[in-house]
Amino acid sequence: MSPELNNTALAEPVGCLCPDPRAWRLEDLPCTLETEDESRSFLIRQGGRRTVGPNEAIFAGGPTESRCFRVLEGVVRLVTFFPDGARQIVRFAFPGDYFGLTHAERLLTAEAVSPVVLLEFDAGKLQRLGECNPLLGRQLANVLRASASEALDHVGLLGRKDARKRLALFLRFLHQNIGLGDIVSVPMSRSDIADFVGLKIETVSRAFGYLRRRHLIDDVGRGVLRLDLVGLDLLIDGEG
Amino acid sequence: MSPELNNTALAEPVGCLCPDPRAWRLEDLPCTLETEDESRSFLIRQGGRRTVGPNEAIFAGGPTESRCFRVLEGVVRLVTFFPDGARQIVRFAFPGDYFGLTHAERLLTAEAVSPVVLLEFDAGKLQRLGECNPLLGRQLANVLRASASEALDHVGLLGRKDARKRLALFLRFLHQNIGLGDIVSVPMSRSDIADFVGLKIETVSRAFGYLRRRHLIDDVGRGVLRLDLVGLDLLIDGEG
DNA sequence: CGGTAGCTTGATGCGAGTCAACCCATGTGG
DNA sequence: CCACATGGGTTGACTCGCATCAAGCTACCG
Repeated sequence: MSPELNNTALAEPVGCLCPDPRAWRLEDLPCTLETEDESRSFLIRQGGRRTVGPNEAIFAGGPTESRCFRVLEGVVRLVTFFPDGARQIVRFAFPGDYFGLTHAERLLTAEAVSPVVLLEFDAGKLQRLGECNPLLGRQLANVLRASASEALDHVGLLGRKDARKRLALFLRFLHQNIGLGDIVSVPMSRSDIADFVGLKIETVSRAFGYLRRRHLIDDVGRGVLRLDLVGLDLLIDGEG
Repeated sequence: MSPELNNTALAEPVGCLCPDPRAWRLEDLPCTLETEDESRSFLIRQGGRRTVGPNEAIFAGGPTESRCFRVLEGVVRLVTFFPDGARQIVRFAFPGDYFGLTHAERLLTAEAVSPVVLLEFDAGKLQRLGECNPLLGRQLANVLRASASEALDHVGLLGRKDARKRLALFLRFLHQNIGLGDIVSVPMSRSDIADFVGLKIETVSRAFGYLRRRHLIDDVGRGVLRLDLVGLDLLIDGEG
């Protein structure tokens, strides 16, 4: 890939061990890298920090894409555009989430939903790093596992035929990621929600209306909701 | 498929480095384990080979589940049962595929679609093995990545609103996994297909009828189809 | 033979899609 | 300050496609 930088043993493919593995826990990785000059080379651009405005593209997707990211602030959407004109939002990435770790994700398009702050990595380097450092490798594997399980949840959501159940599940999902108590903010547009849950925006809007009427959700400020969590679960699990 | 490799250090749990890492390519793993008495301890039951009849459960799912499998013959379905009575088939596993590698998958129910031959592993041991052997770890990571990308494809399928497109996509998917030339066998029932693509069996049946009438598929033997691949792609990508 | 399970086909209803109008907040220029 | 344009959201009238209910069909097995 890019063999030009081999400042440390970490650039070696296999068999290397980092001097202090505990410094390489994946959660700490960005912070550690920021403060350590020697570690900067792991970031694709020096510093690696990057801010993106709403609806700006982070990458357009394609076989050449080799970057991956961690979200620090804001929300990112990963999108497929079908030849027939349809759009499918495959995943939302929230603060703390990684995206672009798999080749499949790098084929997608990544766009900022809200103002976003990211850390940018070279995917290949990160992978090689994970392979030579067992601890980091385990963390990376956990991230992979988490994203796989999230995709399964998404499948479960799309399997539901009822529009209101889908929206309820989506709100539960959102709450699980950025909820505080029974409050959750909804940073994405109806259009984004629709393309995530497999509905049209009018149907999403009507489903919102239904939930509001039933007081399963209540508006509190712009794009901020109070959820009746047990009520939503009841709706989701109910026969009707 | 009868390698006479002898590496003795393999039974050690953690911190081991195999003398010949190339002997541990994930693809070869089962074969190696079969023939080596010393390696048997990696399999949860001695031998690890297991056959399952159609519609029999392989595991029922739950937090205690710690086994994972590789399919040698046949097809396996991974299923979620929702409290409201609905059923969602999250994934089909074909010969060569692994399942149960992630905790999320181990929460599901695994059932044989057709007569199945499996290899059975202890998930924790396999994971630890991957962590201490870089080459095997990379293979495991690739399996994880593959299953993540397959889940994304599934999301893309379920995002489509048209029943015929969904079925066409499903057949393409099936062909990709067990197709030969333009021939593919369909081992699973309409009910399984329906719960995989998010439709009812009647709708699936009608969609089959439509594809047949258009000669995008043609019956050749029991549960065996000849596909018009370009025609199917045209249908999938078409506006209507 | 009858029995059953899986698949197909038909008639009907319902819910999501579609098309369209409207609201409302924001922004722009005169 | 207002007139106007714009984009996102909501709401209504209507259509269409999938779900539903129901009947028949075929194959396999007793």
